[in-house]
Amino acid sequence: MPYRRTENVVRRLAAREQVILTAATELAAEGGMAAVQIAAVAARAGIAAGTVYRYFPSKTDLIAELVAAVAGRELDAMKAAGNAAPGPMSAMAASISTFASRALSERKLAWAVMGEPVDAEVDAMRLDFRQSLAAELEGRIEIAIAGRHLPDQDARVAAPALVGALMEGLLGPLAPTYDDPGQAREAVQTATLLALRALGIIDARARGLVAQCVLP
Amino acid sequence: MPYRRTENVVRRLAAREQVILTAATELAAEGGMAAVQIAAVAARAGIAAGTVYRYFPSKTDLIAELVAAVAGRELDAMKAAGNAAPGPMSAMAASISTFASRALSERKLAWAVMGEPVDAEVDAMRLDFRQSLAAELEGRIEIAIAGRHLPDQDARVAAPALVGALMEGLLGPLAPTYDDPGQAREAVQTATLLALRALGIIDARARGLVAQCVLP
DNA sequence: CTTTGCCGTGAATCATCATTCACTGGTTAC
DNA sequence: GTAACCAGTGAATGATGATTCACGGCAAAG
Repeated sequence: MPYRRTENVVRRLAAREQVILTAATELAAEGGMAAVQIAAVAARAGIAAGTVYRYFPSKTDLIAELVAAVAGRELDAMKAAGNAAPGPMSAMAASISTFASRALSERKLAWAVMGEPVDAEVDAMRLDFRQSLAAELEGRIEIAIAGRHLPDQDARVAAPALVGALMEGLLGPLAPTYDDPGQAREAVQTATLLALRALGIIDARARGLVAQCVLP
Repeated sequence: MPYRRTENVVRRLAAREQVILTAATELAAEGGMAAVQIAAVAARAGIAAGTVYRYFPSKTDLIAELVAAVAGRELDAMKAAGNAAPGPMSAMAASISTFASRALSERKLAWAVMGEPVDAEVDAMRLDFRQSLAAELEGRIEIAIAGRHLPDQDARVAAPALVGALMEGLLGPLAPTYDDPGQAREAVQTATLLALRALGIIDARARGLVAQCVLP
């Protein structure tokens, strides 16, 4: 009988894969995507550089999984927040503010996963994330338009535009830095308000929706 | 008497510098910043790679001048459009739609100069452009707020957010591609409208402002 | 206990580009 | 005409990082 992987070995391998992924994510959160270098990841994971390649065929694949993991988590949170809301307009507000708030709480990681400059290969993965994000918004925008809650408009432009606005307004290098949580919270509200108004919701109404959002 | 540059030589040198800059700009417009490689620039300019270094101390400097040239042109156009408008609100609309329209007409170059992933060194230059862009908007937003034309808000978040919205909504990879000029024109109006509403202008009013903008 | 297969290693290799430099050839000054 | 100067050249060099691979050793099978 040939060599077979013991239960134990399987577990150890899976655990190590997680360690690598965690190391990469931490590096991204601390120093952006540029800091995610194989040698650095290996060092932080406490293994040799070559070992990383036993688990991931290439750096691109490693980053793809990193992005997918973060993206999946964020999208789920965003959808959940939207679905828990009582109506389509609150859902919109909840979705947006949840995304904004969570992104700002891990600002560097969020920027690394969404916007920060990296090479083209890696960029393709991140595109998926922005794509999904935009798709999620687009769906809600279209529902709201159909329900006459929003003025008629091209959701295919509006959705990416909102993603861009949130990214640049909160995460990008042009955005102010927020030292205390209160400021950050306020920035999230400002950005959410701006996004809702962008869709055509009257300022006063938008403020009401934002006020109802429960932020962590 | 030591060697001195003849009028003729000076002209030739200046011309060659322009040729290099033009070659670099064309490459960026065709293939993004990644295509701006010294060897490629030299080849297109019809000179040797080493010669580029007679004119620019480093690739970063070359790109800095490239970005500065494009940015200067765009900012001027934007300011001029704003200043030519009759009031602060039309100025806002004119500024935004001018930027959007011009950017979309040279989409790849605009994206290369503003948003496309590149290395950190180069990114610093592009930051200046986004910064100036945001500053220009920020000024107009603050004037409008002071004049009670816009609801009170943090212009320091709003301005970068608008830049991001225009970038992602019109230029980025998520934005649709526009084959005929009519579609593009419509997208510019959609994006401008969205930006104006984001600032708190009522939909109907915003539509009026957009309609008054004369687009090329 | 021995054989066998696979994991882990990390130094060496590759690839990609920016940057340099010793040399060639045309221009300038006299 | 010719000596002094540069501009132009492009192959060689350097730097950065991803990727490979031959080898050492532990775990599994019998």
